[in-house]
Formats: sequence, C-alpha cells, structure tokens
Amino acid sequence: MLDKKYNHIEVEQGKYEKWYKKGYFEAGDLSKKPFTIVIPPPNVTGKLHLGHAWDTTLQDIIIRYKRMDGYDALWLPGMDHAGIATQAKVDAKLRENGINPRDMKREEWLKHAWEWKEEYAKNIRDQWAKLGLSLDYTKERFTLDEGLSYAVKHVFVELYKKGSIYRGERIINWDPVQMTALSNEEVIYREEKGAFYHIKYFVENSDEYLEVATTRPETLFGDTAVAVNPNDERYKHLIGKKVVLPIVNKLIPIIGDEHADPEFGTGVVKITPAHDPNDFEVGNRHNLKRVVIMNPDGTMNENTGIYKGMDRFECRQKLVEDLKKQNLLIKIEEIIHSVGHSERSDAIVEPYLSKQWFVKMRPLADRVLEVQKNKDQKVNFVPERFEKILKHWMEITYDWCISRQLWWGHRIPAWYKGDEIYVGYEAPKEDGWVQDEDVLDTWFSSALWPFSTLGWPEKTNLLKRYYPNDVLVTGYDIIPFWVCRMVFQGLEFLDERPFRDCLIHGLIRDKQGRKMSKSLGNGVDPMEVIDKYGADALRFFLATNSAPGQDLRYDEDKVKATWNFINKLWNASRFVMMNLEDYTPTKIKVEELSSSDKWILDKQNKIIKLVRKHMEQYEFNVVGAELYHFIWNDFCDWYIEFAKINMTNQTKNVLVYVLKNILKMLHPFMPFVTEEIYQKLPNSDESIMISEYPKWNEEYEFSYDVNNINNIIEIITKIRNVKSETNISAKFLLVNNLDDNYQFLINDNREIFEKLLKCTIVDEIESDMNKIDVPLTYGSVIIGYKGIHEKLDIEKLKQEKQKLIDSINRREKLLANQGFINNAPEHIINEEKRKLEEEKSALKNIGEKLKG
RNA sequence: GGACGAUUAGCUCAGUUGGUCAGAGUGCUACGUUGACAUCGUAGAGGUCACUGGUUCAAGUCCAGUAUCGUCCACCA
Repeated sequence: MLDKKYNHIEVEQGKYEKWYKKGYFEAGDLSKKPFTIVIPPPNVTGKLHLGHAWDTTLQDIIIRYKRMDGYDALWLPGMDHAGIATQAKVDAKLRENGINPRDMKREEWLKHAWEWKEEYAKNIRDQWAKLGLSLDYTKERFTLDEGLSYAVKHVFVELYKKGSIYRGERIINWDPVQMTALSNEEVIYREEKGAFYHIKYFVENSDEYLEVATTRPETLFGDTAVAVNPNDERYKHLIGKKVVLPIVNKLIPIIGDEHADPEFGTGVVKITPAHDPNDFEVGNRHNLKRVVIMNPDGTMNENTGIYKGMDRFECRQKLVEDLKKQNLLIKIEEIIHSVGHSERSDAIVEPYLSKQWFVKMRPLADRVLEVQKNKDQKVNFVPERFEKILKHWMEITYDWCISRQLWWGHRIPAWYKGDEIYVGYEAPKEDGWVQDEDVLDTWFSSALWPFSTLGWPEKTNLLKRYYPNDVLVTGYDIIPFWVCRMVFQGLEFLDERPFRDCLIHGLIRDKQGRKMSKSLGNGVDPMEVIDKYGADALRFFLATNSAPGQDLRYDEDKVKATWNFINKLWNASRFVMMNLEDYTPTKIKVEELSSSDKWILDKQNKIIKLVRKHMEQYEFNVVGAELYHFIWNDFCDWYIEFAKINMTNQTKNVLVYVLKNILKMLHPFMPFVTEEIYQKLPNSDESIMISEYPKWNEEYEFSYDVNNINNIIEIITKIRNVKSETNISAKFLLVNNLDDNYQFLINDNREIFEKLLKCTIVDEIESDMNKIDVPLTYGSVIIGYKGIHEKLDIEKLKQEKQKLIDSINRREKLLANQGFINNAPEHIINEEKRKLEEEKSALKNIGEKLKG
C-alpha cells in the first residue's frame, strides 16, 4: 500500500542504480530497429544548469519512449574538454593555490587538467543520475580520449591533404588574457562608451593636415598608410603624397581605396594592416607593410618607442596626452560603440596579425546548402524555421580559425623544420622537426561527435548501426557553433547527414524573463529543485511548459503545481490498490463491462493514439496537457467516482489496466514515480522501463456507452450548476420525468445520480415542493426541493438572456447567408444549426425563469 | 541596417492544415472535510486574441503595414 502522501525523496531513492545495474540503459539488441541520440557533451567546467536539465530531459523522454516502443534505443553519453573554458578554470584554481600556471611545464600542467576533468566528470555523472537519464554508460566518450583524438587527427590530415586546411597570417581575434586566438563566434560584442579621437596627420612639407578619427589611437604605431576614397573630391589631389605619422614622425603614403567611406566620419582612414581586418585587406591591395605593435599579452612592443612595455590602454591614455601636448589632437568625441569581448575571459579582444591554421569553409558550406535542398537527405529542423539559421551561416561563412594557443586540447598534428611543414599522424622520423605548440578549437572535435563517438574513422559495427543518428536535441543558441559544423563534417567525411531530425529548444529564463546568467546571479540549480520537488516534477515541468522552439520561464510555482499533479496520480493509485484486496486478475471481458468501464477504455484508447502522434512530433507540451486532463478529469474526477459505485472484478481489471497505461505513458516524463507505483500493481513486468508502450486497441471503441456516460456527466454537471447558483444546500430530489428522453438513463443509473448528486430520485414531485427545470441538450430534467432557496439573480439572468439573443441573431444571419451554406462543410453547418436550437431552448427556459 | 521570435484571462503560457477554439495551470470568489487525495472536491467570475487595413461565406489563425519587447547577425576607421 502507498503512503497517504507522495514523497519524492523516498520514491527516487535507489531506482537509478537498480536500472543501471540491470543494464536497462544499454543498447545493442540486434533483433530490434536501432534508434540513436548522442548527448550534446557538457563541458567539464562545472555543474549542469537548468538548461542542461531541460535539454537532457527532452532526450531522455524520446529515448525512453522509443525503448518502450520496441526500438534498440541508444543514448550515448559523453563530455567535452572545452578548451578555453576549462583551461581558464584550471589556471584560476592553480593561481588560488599560489601557483603561476605559466611557470609550469606543459606536461605538468596537463596532469592538473586531467585531475580537474576526472573530478568534474564525476559530478556531471552524479547529476545525470539524479535527473534519471537513461544513458548507455558502456559507450561513454570524452572529446580528448584516444579514439576521438585519432578521429581529430584523421580529419585534420585529410582536410590538409585536400587543401581545405591551410596555415596563414591573418587578422584574428586575440584574447590578451588567455593569450590565444579566438574564432569569431567566441567574441561577444557589447555596446560600450568609447571615444573617437580626432588626430592631425600633417601632409609632408605642408601646413595642410588630414583629420583622422580613430577609436584605438594606440594602433597608430602600426599605421602604414592613410586612405581616402579615390572619388572623394576633398582629398583626391592628395593621393600619392605622404603624411607624417604623429609622434613617430615617419612618412607614410596617402592612398586611394574604396574602403574609405566619404560619408563616414572625416572620410579619412588610417590603415593599420596588422591590427584591423579591413586594413589588412587594404594593405594587401596596396602592398603595405604589416607592423605588429603589441605583444601577445596586450602590452606595447619594441615598435612603439618609449611606449614599449605599457599596457595597451595605459598607452592609449599616455599617447592622447602627448598628442594634446603637441597640438595634434583636434577633439575627443564620445561615442557608444560595440566592443568585442572574449566569451571566456571577458577581455577586450584585440584584432591581431598572427600565423594561424584555417579551414577553408566555402566548399564545405556549399555542400550543406546543396543537401538541404533534398528532402530525403537534409537535416529536418523542428520547428522548421531554425533551418534558416543553418542556411544563413552557411551562406555568410568565412574561413574558420582553428588553432588556439592553449595547452588543453588536441595538439595540431603539424611539425616544422625551418620553412618546411609536415602534417601527419606521427612526428617525422628524422631529427629537427618541432611540433606546433598550438591545439585545435574545441568545436573542431565537437563537430565530429555524432560519428567519432561511434568509433569512426574505423568502420565499426556501432558506426554502421547507429549512424546517422535519429535526432539531435539542442538549444537554438548553439546552432552556429555546433550544429552547422556537425552537418558539414558529417557530409564531408561520412557522405551523409549526421542526424535525421534536429529538435531545437529555447533558453531558460528567470521569472522576470531575463536570461539566466552567472553575472546576474539568477541561475537556478536543478539539483536544488530536485531536492525540493523531485526529478519527476522538474522533468515534467521542463518538458511540458513551452511550445517547441520557444523560451521557457522558470517558475517555481509551476514545479510545485506539477508536484501536486504527481500527488494526485499517487492518490488515485492508492485508491486503486486499496480496492485490490479481493481482486482476481483476469483478462478484460468486454461483455461483462459496465458503461463507465467502456467509457474510460474508449477515452484512453483515443488518448493513446493522440499521445503517440504528438510524441512522434516531439510536441511534449501537448502530450503533457492531454495526459494531465485525462488523468485528473476523466480518470480521477469521473471514472474513479463511477467505480466506487460499481466495484466489480471487471472494474478492478479496468482500473489496473488503465492505471498501468497511464503510468507507461507518463514514464518517459516522470520515470521514478511511475516505476514505484507500477511495481506495486499486480502482474507487472520487471520494470516499467522495459515494458511495452500502450497501443491503440480496436476492441476498445465503444461509441454507444461513451454517449451514455457523456449524457450522465452532462446531467450531473448541469444539476450541480443550478444547485450551486440557487444555493440549494439541503437534500433535494431528482424527479424522474417519465415523458423525457432521459428517463431510461436516470432509471438505469439511479445509484450514480443519487451518490454523485447527493439526492434522492423519485417518480413524482410532491405537492409541497418547488421545482426547477434544468435544460439539457436533448430535453430537460426536473429537480424538486422543499423550503426556500436564494432568489435567482434577476440581473444575471437578464444579461444571459441578452447574450443569447445576440448569439441567436448572429447565428440566424449566418445560416441565412448563401455564401456560408454553399461553401462551408456540412458538419460545420449542422453544428451551427444544433447550437441555434440549443440556444433557442435555453432562451425559452430563461424566459420562464424570469416570469417565475 | 538585416533576420527571426513574442504580444491571447490578474500572472505564466497552449492554441497543428482558416470553421467544437477562445483554452490550461496558477491566482481570485462562494460552498463543501463520514475513507484515494484539503498538496482536495463542486461551482463561479475574467479576454474587442497589441493596433490598422486587406483576402474570405468565415480570421488569434492567412497577407500587408504600425507599435512595443526580446534574440541573433552585420557595421561601427
């Protein structure tokens, strides 16, 4: 027997370990059709947040559903080494302990990083367990493990051979704190206060000067030209002459280039090819020298004279003062502009000339765009609109900077000897080759995740069976970084999309609608929610409270409401079990069932069909609403009440059968409590996890009985309604009106009416009684009562009457409209007619009430 | 500047291809505790579906435009 109250802590205790030990999470039954999801690998940098809980819950729901529905369901777990993020954390930890990570040898530092990884990986696994995720740990992978590292090397070598990977000097986004290059996606732009410094660049041997405006004056040390638009009448005559570079007093040319926009600022641009991507291009067009003026840590280098060694911002300040002194500064114009920050260190990113490795994107991206045109080969986004993000990125794509000046990651498989480069799996045999110090961008390995985890590039059985994956689940914020890259790498190396469907969800926001973030401190720890309300409540809340692709506001009250729902389920189950003492389980015999038994079987049958349909479409909010309504309103409010009155052995069969199906349909959403209850019901399988998902059953369609019960429900509801409105609190009579359509129904179900309405049924009204006629769809019933009741609210009745008159007029007009009659489908027209009749009858009734 | 999303009951959100679609949860009001559940039951109140046009017999639903909020991208010498 169950306790009176649902206790999520007791219920969730120990179940996960049992499932795990029994091997239920493991895929590999070759007799079944495979179904695959690989988890988006969380970073080994910390705790899982609510977003992870949401993302993984959705996946667990899909995988548990498919497993119960007869698939060999593989959900492959794993984690991401998360290069910059993890390195930053490990460094911070070392510094806390008074160790400067830069003083360490690479090997020594890596030891610390691996220790960190082990610790955090364990935390993450513990959190997965608390969430109840049915992951196949026998196939768990890590982006830096041996197999995946080999896959990474293979991809690098192959792309290099094809000429799709090259090494070159480019302007990249440089993080002076982490001292590494960043990809464009790792730069976050924020609107900030800044200034335009207007500086005089005097024309050689002249009093004339050009007014140059810049936000980064300190870069002038790297200026190798000043550009004006060749069509700009103001400056045309100066092209080919030279200006004096302020402070440095060096001569640099004035060039004509389209890059200079006459409309913008002064129309004059200083050109710093080593510190600005546009200037780099201009420099290439005009064969300008590239002068790097900073060190990797953001201090000024030997090309800046007396400013050498200053931090870039200190230098800026000093330089501006000096310009002012020399009367070279015209003005400082305060502006708001967007400034790039490193996603991880938050340092202001410096565009910086540096030698890096790149992936040539155009051919890879074109392949994606091509495949997305073919409906059998494309990745199907759910909701569809997110495909646009993929396409957009593949259209605007630029070459991908993949080298990072870090230690934590896959070391680039390239060796140098003088000007020679060797790219391969192993170091060349001869002496003198030195391996590239850098590692690859984390996303370079994540991009291979759907197949590297299955053993690729080896032609493993796993790969053959589980690639392509069936669905990938992730947030829309990660489409550019990850989804895009998996798609082009999958197409490039496996010649096939990495996954058939891509289910996209939104972001979690706080109750005020703000993004959850560390800086706001508004993050919610899913583990705390689980402690308070249970994983089942959290999961159901996460999965059912938003439409696909929409953001989700975290609202504790809703989690609480979900807990209440589970408690309701718990108590309904408790009721069922209380009635099973003298129960003999048998097969359900249709011929022995009552109308209400058939009614609930029919209802459930329809729900099963609906739930399956929406499960397939990943519309979990709809599934949640359907199940909620079915359980609370149909099963608890009506069927259990009917069952109390007529508790036959067959009814017990039905109670158990329906409850088990309810539990099975809820199981993917709330695995723990459904298992707990299921185990306590007679003739259950070893675990609900491996039981069969409910199927629609053609034997359980009972339209006649459904009608009957629906009529009974209507009578009861409408009488309750009148009773409540008129405040008849004493016992009253339901008169069985012999002339009425409902006569037999009432006669046959006397006990139901008497119990649920707390009334007595009589055949004739007593002479000293008042009576009220209760209108129903196909007639009416009469209730009689002794004594007085509160007067009917005349004002309210009048309002209702007016509403009815308006509605009747509207409907009559509609039905008189030839266009409507000709065009609308028949069932709509009939429905309108029916409603019209109903309203007319109700109007008549109100008229009588008002008279009385 | 471009793209996308949101705008529906006090609050948080659902509303598939136009017609049982104006809904749910929560909150609020009234009544109700003799065995599944007061973390409950029964009943009730509430919304010109942001605004303006258009298409249609028929528009939260489709089209065009406007407003507000949010997100992403691009630009920013």
